[in-house]
Amino acid sequence: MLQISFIRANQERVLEGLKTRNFRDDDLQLVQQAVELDDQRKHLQKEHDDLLARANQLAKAIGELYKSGQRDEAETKKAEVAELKTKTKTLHEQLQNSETALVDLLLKIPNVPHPSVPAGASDEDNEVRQDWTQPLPELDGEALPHWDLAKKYNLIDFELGAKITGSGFPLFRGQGSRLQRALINFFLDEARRAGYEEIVPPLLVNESTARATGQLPDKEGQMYYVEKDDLYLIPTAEVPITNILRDVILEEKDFPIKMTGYTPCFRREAGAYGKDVRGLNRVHQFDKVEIVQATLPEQSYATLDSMVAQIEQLLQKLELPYRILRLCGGDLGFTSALTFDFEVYSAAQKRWLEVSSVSNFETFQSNRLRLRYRDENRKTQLAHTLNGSALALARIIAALLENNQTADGIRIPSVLQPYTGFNMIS
RNA sequence: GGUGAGGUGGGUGAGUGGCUGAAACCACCGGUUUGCUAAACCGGCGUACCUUGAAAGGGGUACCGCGGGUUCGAAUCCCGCCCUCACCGCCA
Repeated sequence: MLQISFIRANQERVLEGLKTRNFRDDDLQLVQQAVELDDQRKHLQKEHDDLLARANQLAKAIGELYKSGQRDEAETKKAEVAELKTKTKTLHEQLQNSETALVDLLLKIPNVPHPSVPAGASDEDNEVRQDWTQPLPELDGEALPHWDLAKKYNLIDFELGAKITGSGFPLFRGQGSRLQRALINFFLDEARRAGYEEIVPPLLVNESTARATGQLPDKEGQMYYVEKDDLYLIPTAEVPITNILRDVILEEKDFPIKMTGYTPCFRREAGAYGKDVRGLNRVHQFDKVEIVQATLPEQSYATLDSMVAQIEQLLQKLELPYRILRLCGGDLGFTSALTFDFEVYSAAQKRWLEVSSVSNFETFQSNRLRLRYRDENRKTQLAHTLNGSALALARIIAALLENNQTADGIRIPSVLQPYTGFNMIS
């Protein structure tokens, strides 16, 4: 959520941002409406506070009058307070309605894209940076997609997952399980070496938490919900880890905050269909190591670059063909100012699979989190937050299996071998 | 799941109807003193919103877990909820 004060001061920029995101003309009026609602809110607040101030004065006076025995005088003033109170009550309701209306409106206004975000309507318009310099791997006719490889080597059992839970809940076994565990440990170790504190967070979160990182109300339908206890299963470790910083005021010297965590991620993926959902391409439960940072505003873009570099390194070490996309306005997430997606090439499927997304949210997230710091004048300012996957496992496994298949089995990248304890799946 | 105790500022903790946005102490920041450090002493030290001001600053409102209520007036009384701790039950 953008701050209304920011919108007031930067109306043109916000409008430009909406255009970059292909908002329609009638949506552009949101900005004007927000300012008007805020005017109304301020006006009501002034009126409301003035009445309360008067009532407070009277209450004090009544106390004095009682002490000095002037009962009649006190009774007169009591009547006056009662009148004020009625008015205040009405105003209070109006004020609350006005505040709610303003927040509802602000929730519809997305983050302002960074100037480098290309205009564009859909993922077709993303700016692609091809980082894999060698020719993309070509597999011969025998090459199998990962779901067939998983069956051939008994690594993943989709049917058993479906039996136990339902489709989209794969069951890993044997060398498949060990590969999974190896990747998690490898990613966590790399993050730790890069200076991130490792966190093991809760996997279910309450409503306040889901709200603070923006899963509610935007993505309510995407989360599994435990009605009995009013808890949500996390769709990403970003949610609990970022909420560590909710309602926190930091000092400048505390930055940067760097945290990482491995968690399973649960997503309902309502509406997904077709070839996208085959095998590990799109599942309801997958594992991911997430990296989260909070920085001073002036450092956040340098930090974003460093996060991109770190993720890039992971893919290089895994020897996977990858490319980096700068998301265009139409594809950019609602809360992000700038996002880079990482995709790895799946040789058997002959398509790119998204394995990471790194974003700078600037103050959009910290505003809802109320994550602040004291600047040199001791004034509180919103910090910037960033996060990224480093990395999402399911699709990495898909790509590893497919790209590294040989007649003798599936080759394990050397960097992973100390973690797996084997160099070949056979 | 049951019973009991409790939730006050960064921390400890006082406060049972007006003099309390909140004592005291600790921590922290600034200063005095001082070979250095320490000690001592003095001062400062919450957040959000509204308003005024060029700014520094001034004025107002709200906040003592959250939400309601009683009252002229609530941290303090009442109701509901949440959370923490202890014990019992169950249990990896």
